[in-house]
Order: sequence, then structure tokens, then C-alpha cells
Amino acid sequence: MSAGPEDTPPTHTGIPLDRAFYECPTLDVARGLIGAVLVHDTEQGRFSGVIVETEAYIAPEDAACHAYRGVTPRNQVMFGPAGHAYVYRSYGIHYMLNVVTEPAGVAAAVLIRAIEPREGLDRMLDNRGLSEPRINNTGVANVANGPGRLCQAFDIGPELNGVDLTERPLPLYITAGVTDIAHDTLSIVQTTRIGITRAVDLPWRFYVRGNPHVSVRDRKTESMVDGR
DNA sequence: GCGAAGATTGGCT
DNA sequence: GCCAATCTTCGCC
Repeated sequence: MSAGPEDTPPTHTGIPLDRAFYECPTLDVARGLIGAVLVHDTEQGRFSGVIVETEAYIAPEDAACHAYRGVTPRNQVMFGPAGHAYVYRSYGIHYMLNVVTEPAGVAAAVLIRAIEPREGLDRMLDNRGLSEPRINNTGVANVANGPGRLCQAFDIGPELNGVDLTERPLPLYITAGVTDIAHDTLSIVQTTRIGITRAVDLPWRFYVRGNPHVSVRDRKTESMVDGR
């Protein structure tokens, strides 16, 4: 198809975020990734989408962090240099995608929890076993609105654990978003994390207020005066 | 070595 | 809203 500029807006700069960004304090990275674009280039084509929900996990003070009790075979990539992917299997069924933050030696990461699809939507629907991008009666777009669902949609599996998001060949990377909304104008909600049983009160989850692709909204926090 | 728990999801009551 | 699926990981005996 040919189309004018209005019909084919650039979705991202194409320039990967660099290691210095990922080395920043984890909460800054978690907030900064909101509005950025995740890209996964596969043999089947490109998957991309705008990150709309993240969570921070920071050892050693965070009891919910996988690295809370030190290095294990599973979590060792979290102790390595920033800017690598940490992919693990949850509940024996689903995969979760994190990006490692902070300098080497500090175990921390940001969980990517939800994405607004851009490129590759048809194949995302195939991967998810869906016939169409449905928005249900609770306002949830059911394609990549959860950490397990987005990995399924983007075809992200254990083979990507440990890959560098900042140096070639870059099958997987994140770029600054050239989205329809500038990052500075996004209304970002900061609230508690989802699905954990420890350190449940830490407000280390960030999401785009009102975005239909967010996995779980926190009406209580949203109703307060200022979510930033 | 053994067993319980888990950064979830989808289906059913 | 509740619960099973599914299996690796890790804490503890």
C-alpha cells in the first residue's frame, strides 16, 4: 500500500536506547520506558508497540525481587550489566520480559507489563490465538495487556534471556517513542505492583492513565489529584 | 533430595 | 470472583 505521511506516522526513532539510559536508577528507567517503543525483529517480520505499563524490581531491599536472596542460576542476568533482557518462565506457562537496570553488581530490572501494538498486529493476533483485536466491556484491548500476553504476542521466549538490547545484532531493542503523545505530556500513574505477595505496598508500577492496553487500572490512585 | 510457591492467564460459577 | 493449569526454581530437611 502507498500512503501519505499522515497515514504512516513514524512509530519510533529506530535508534536503540543506550546503556547509559538503562544504568539510571531503576525507578527512573521504569517511568522513562513509558511511551518508548519495544521492537522485536524475527524471521516472520517485525513486532513493535508502545510500552504503556512497567514495574520496577530492585534488590536487595525489595522482597518481591527475584534477586532478593542473592544470585541464582535463574536471576544471574539481573546482576550483570544494564541493558540486557531478563526473560523467565512464570507459573510454568508464560514468559515475562524484563530489562536489566543499574550498573553491574546491582541486581534490578524493569518488568514490561503491557504494550499498545503498532507493527505486526496480524501476527500478534495469530500468536495470541485471537481473530480480532477486541476491546471488551471493561475497556481492555486483549492483545498485549499483560506480561505473559505481550511475550506471547511478540514471540518472546527463553532464547532471548540475556540478549543485549544496546548492541548489534539487536533482534530485540527499545527506542525512544515517536508516538502520538510526547512523553512529557503523558499522564503517568504511579501505584502498587500486581500479582505479588511480598512488598505489596511499594508504589513501583507505572502506567499511562486511561490507556486501554494497560493490564490493571487502579481507580483509587487515578482519582487522586496528581498521579505524577 | 523434596515440596511448596510463583512478577499469570483463561475459563467457569 | 474463584480456581485449575503447568513446571521450574529455590528454600529447607
